[in-house]
Amino acid sequence: MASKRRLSADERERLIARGAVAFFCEVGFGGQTRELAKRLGVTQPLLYRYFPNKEALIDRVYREVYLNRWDPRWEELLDDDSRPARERIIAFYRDYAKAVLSYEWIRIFMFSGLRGMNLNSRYLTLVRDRIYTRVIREVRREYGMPSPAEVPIGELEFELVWALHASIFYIGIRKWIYGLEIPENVDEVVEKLATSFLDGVPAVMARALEGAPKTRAARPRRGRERA
Amino acid sequence: MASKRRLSADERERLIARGAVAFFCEVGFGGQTRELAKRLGVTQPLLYRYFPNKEALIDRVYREVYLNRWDPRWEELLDDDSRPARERIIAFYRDYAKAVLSYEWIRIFMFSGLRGMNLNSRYLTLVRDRIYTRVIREVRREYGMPSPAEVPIGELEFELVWALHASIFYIGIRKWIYGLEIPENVDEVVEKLATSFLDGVPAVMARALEGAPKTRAARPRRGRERA
DNA sequence: CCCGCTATCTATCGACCGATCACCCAAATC
DNA sequence: GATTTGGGTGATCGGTCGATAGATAGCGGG
Repeated sequence: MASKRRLSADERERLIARGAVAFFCEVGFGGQTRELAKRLGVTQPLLYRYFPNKEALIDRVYREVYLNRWDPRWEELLDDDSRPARERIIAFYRDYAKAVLSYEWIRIFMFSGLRGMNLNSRYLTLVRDRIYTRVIREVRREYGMPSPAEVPIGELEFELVWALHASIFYIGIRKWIYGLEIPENVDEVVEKLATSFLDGVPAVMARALEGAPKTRAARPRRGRERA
Repeated sequence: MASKRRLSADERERLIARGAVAFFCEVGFGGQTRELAKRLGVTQPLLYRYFPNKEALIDRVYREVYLNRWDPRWEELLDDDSRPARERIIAFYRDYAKAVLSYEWIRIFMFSGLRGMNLNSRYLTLVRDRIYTRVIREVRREYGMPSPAEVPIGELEFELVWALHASIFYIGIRKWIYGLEIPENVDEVVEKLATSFLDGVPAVMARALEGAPKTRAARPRRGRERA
């Protein structure tokens, strides 16, 4: 009644994969194949025609959700010297927030983390290397501080960018995991958060830079610089 | 070998409850009672002498973790007029971070959220009503803005405090869910985040207050005030 | 030292769940 | 319209898991 009975192999596989994403990100990877099949309007053994076992199906869900999430234009955007750094950073975070604050992404990300996958850490290492470094570079430049080439990025600076990242991502957690209400206009909030970051952070960064140009590999300690 | 064979009912129950917390916060609530029993060094049916079923065991875990997490002194601390507001807020967040950034809390909180419990929203509503309101009140006073009695707290103000909360809580998520490295000295980072909040936020808050004293129940819109 | 209480164990049930296999039938081909 | 191909189903197996019941054994009171 709902859909054609016989589909081409490709079509059916895509349908199953799409359904699996929706299903597992709702109930978690403990969800049963029979229940998934029911939602898809097919019988459970059919899943095993397209995927050798449940784990393969889950892998496919990961692939489906993790790939195609990264937008290579983000890096270009942050590198685009024709626009003011401030504007670029805000534009990036607005875009990033839009990509990341979705039911599927937030929940799959959490589920995979809790399951002990290292997908999260791999993804976030990418974010740190490709995004955070650029954001910090631009903030430094904007405020006349030394470039990362001159003074390597310190732990505290990464923490400050982490904090911005967190405050955006947590909006999604509040909504899609805790089930809380969030502001209607998320765009506006994200912009305000980025603005607040750009306004407030340089002071802290400057303080850190003047006293302690420490790299990630801890430098030898010789007494405490003033806080 | 490991422990006495026969324990008193109370003792055994506490042992099971403690073990259940450790177990379920590691593997999630899908964990098997047999595995839990094995870790406790007892047989699986023994669990059912102390808890009628698995769900009751899980409920107990929730109770064990959620209760005793709230420190009533937090409110007193934030209300204590004898200390400068700035100092109080920083002291509170350092304390709060210490209470909240634990393996058990972070993971149980996430698991319960993903499971669709409303424990999270109930807990966080408490946090908002008891903590956020006080923080905002103090920030307002510190910077000579009208009190919440005069001008009700706006959505944006809550969002800013949410952001600070998020950036602290996310440190725990990074460590205990994603398995990432975090700074050795979390205390220091939390202090810097709170400081950065106190330095950067008032400007945004003031801007919001001057233009729009909106309550949580949306006020009628009549054109846009300047951003 | 023996008895009774009960904490704990062994054995097992019934439902569930992932996976398999033999079979069916819709659609493409000639 | 007969044949072939392969998408789809029904039935079922073996293992897992929550839960139960009866047997066992450690501890306290007399």
